[in-house]
Amino acid sequence: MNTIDVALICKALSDSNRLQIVQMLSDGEKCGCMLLEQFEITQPTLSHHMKVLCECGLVESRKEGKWSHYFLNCDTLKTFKEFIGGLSCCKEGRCECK
Amino acid sequence: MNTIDVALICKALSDSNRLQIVQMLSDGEKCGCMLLEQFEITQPTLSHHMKVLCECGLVESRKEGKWSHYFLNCDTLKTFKEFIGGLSCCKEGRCECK
DNA sequence: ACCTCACATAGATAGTCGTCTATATGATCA
DNA sequence: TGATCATATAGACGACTATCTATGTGAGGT
Repeated sequence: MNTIDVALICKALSDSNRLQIVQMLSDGEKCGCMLLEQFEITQPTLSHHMKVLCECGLVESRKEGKWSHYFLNCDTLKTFKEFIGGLSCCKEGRCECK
Repeated sequence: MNTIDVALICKALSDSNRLQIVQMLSDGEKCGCMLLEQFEITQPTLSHHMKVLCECGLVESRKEGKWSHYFLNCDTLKTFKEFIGGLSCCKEGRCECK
């Protein structure tokens, strides 16, 4: 995963609605209509947000009858977490943040 | 740190130039003129990016004569890393990504 | 005093983003 | 078949963003 991919994920998470969606998916798979209930946005707006989250690779969807179920992509999340986790605030070891 | 603060940091990292700057600062404090050399952008554009990074709390600056030195804020970085690290792709334990 | 260097600010511009309304698609059910 | 529900797509609009050129500021050096 290069810098551009990570920046794309960060852009997807830069909207607080989308960040909350990811937090909810972190608790387990959710269907679109359930997500919609939690936010004061219209259905097309949610659909747009889910598209952005899917396009950066962080979220995947699964169709089941009328419903779309969304869940986090393990591989992408893992790589992203490793990238962010690899940042440190000081060059040497002995750093609280690492 | 609430969702809005995290989203603000993600927005700051959503530009690949800024993400690369943070990566460079992860290797240690840098002055503005040294950062500028690494990118094909003008000085005012770099100044704008540094302002965005400082305003979200991820970067701090220190004046020394003519130079501005930039470095990562340990507390903010630590909290941000904890937030991202706390995301998981499946509800139960036994998850490779956690 | 003057010039130079590092950086910040102002203002402009083209492009992107989040949101909406309106409408289409596609599955389920009576 | 026709109605309903979940979701996607199209198009519009106001707000914001990344970038630039031009200019201001303030510290050092000659």
